[in-house]
Amino acid sequence: MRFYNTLTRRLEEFRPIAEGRVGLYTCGPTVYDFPHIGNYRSYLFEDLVKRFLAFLGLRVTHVMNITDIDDKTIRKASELQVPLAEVTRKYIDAFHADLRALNALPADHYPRATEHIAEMQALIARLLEQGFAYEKDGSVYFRIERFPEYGRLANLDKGSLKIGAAVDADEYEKEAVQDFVLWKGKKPGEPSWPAPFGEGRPGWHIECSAMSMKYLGPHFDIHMGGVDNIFPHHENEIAQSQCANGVTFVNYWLHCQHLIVDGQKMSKSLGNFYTLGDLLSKGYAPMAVRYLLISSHYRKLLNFTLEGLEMAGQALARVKNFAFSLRNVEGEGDADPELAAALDKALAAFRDQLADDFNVSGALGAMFDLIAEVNPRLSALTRADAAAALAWLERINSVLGVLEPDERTALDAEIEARIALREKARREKDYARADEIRAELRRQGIALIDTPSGVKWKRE
RNA sequence: GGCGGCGUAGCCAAGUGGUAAGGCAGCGCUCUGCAAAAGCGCUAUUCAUCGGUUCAAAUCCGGUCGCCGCCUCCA
Repeated sequence: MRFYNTLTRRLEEFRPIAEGRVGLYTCGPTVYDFPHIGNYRSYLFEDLVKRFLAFLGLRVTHVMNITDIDDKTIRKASELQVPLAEVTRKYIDAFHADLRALNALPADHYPRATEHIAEMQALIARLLEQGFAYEKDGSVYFRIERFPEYGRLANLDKGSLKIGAAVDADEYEKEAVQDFVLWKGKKPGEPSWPAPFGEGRPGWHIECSAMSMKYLGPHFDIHMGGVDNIFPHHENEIAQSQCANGVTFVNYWLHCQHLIVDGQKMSKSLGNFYTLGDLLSKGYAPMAVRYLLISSHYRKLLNFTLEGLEMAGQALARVKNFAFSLRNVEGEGDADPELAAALDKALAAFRDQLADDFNVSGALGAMFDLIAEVNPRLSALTRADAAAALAWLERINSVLGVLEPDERTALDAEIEARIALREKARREKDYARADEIRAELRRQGIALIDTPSGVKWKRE
């Protein structure tokens, strides 16, 4: 498989450092508020990459950090007059709940910044010892002059970095304006930790260097994040990590493009700012959100609209209907080798599309082609055929993650009873009564499908 | 000022040299008590635009128009 490496600005064949294994680090949330759907575009793309690596038989170790100490979390806690941990706990829980709703597979580790202060301090101490960092008025800064490769990831020339806006109240005494803070000296009213270089708290960038190193080692395979992370965050991570360890930090950098909403950058003032909760409360299904967010190419701007979300829901319904039809196949007999061959071919096409820089649109095309090929033959399929096709769909869905298991619950008996009543009404040609029962069930999210072999039902 | 991206049917979206995938929506028909689902058929001589290279271009090169991102906290 190959994909676009931000570092080299080229499509590259992926070769893991260790045969059959992948170390994956993805920048997680800063937990000061509910994440918005733009955040989830990135997280779901990361989930797709992870699922596809697993699909190819690779064993992935996935680390996603949680930034629970920074300017914004501190500000929020101070505004609400509650302890920092209370604020971060709330949004960490919300984040995990959203990820579950969106069917993202959990990471192996979710390290929190506040639980890795010692590791960050040790890293800063090493940078100080080697002269890559310096102390100034209780804070510690990284000296970018000491890292000639600085700017390579972002394709920026060190000398041409626009200066001025970067100077904020925190960072007044730096040797060079472009130098970035590793450790912020204590300020009144802010959480702080004692350190050899003075009491204070970590800067943002050092967190990811320290935690990725701890869980994945000094050199690992893939680092992901949103495009906004390229500069300065990831650039700074490279500088810190490579200067401290003297080895290449990451082999492949993968960045997900942002989404816009109704053609404009999402912002609260424009009223086009959505959290997952906003969409669910409007009645949209989380799987439709997932489908939409993963369905277009990750390096292209995605224009999110409610109309697009509805279309995604409809497209997904086509896949669900296919699965539904397969589950209701009742033909007896042997499996058709031609069908098996078609399934193999379609799966290979699906895989090839994803292996080419994660072309999800192309992969979906391969899936729908197969569905269109099998649908006309549904009535001629045997149970063995249907089982093969369902196994195929399950394999596809192990990557896409857009289908939920067909859940049958205790309510089933009641539903079956209602259906029996409707059947009785139909036999008596009391269609008004029959339609009334169907409409009632519909309101409960149960759709009825009359087929030659009886009534089938499903949840919508 | 520097770096970079995008413009394909009503909508979404693949395709980066060999003659326009796929999805949604729409229309007609089949099936059905009616629906739903499914099926069949129809729906871009054309890829912002102008010019060039080539036997061949949506794909390569150049110009023009339009839209957007980053260089600063941000997925």
